[in-house]
Amino acid sequence: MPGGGQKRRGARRRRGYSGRSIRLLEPVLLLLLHAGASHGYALLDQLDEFGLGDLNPSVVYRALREMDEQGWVRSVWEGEETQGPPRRVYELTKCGNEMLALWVKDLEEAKDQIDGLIDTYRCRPG
Amino acid sequence: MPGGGQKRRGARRRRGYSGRSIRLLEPVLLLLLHAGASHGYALLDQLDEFGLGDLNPSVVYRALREMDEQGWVRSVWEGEETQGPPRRVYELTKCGNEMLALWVKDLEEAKDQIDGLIDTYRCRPG
DNA sequence: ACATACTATTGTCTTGTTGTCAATAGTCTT
DNA sequence: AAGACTATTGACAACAAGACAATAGTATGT
Repeated sequence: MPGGGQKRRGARRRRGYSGRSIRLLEPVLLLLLHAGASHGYALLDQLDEFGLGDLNPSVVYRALREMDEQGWVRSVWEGEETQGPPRRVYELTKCGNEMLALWVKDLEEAKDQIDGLIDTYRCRPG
Repeated sequence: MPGGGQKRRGARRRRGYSGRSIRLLEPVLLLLLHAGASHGYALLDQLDEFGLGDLNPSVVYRALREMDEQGWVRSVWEGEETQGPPRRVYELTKCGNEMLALWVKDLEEAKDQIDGLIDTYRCRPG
């Protein structure tokens, strides 16, 4: 083997998930809330604009609750003016805002990664 | 709710995984093999160039075996000239080539999606 | 007033992907 | 012959994601 020895031993990644995959749901939710507080059912519809249409509601609600637990968003039960059951309104926190910035940075890296791959492919396709 | 009614009912996605996440391992492996036949251990090192360094070997080997089962690659045991145990050499199939093309198309869409997100963010950051 | 439809959220179960770790095994160096 | 490096495979556990059902409030039509 030409140059560069192996050292892979002991890389130590976070458990369970995601060696290199790019989730979009969370950043998109943060982004939508970045534009103003909103509730799950409305967000559900807006996801469509970012190519995240037909996503199961429970997935979105769960993500919101988890983001709440993480402290990226804060939620309050909306008062009266609803036609239907009470809604939980989410609002971005300072921490969530910082998280969004980090995520955008991460997505830019991911984009570069994808670009690299595509470029390499374009050199000798088919 | 202004415009657009709900119709989410009955979207029917593939089971188990990945509503919208972007895996890079498989396309990168296909791309590397697209440049010429190779074996797992060598590919493992080349992954680094695409930002997929420190990935557990078994993950890569498993991906290769699965791609073999899918028919995207074909493998043969390499003859003599190895310093170490015999190596399984993978080669891209026609089907794998088509798969790669599809994947590149998919990645381009994903890139656009990311671009959209980043653009929206850039309009009103911080 | 009651049934139905729509709005809205939560909980649970199953499945499959992913990472870790251990086992196997061949060759080269000392 | 021991140890280091090359190379691949197998089994297991954790966990995340999707499907689906349950709950529940309001509005509308009859």
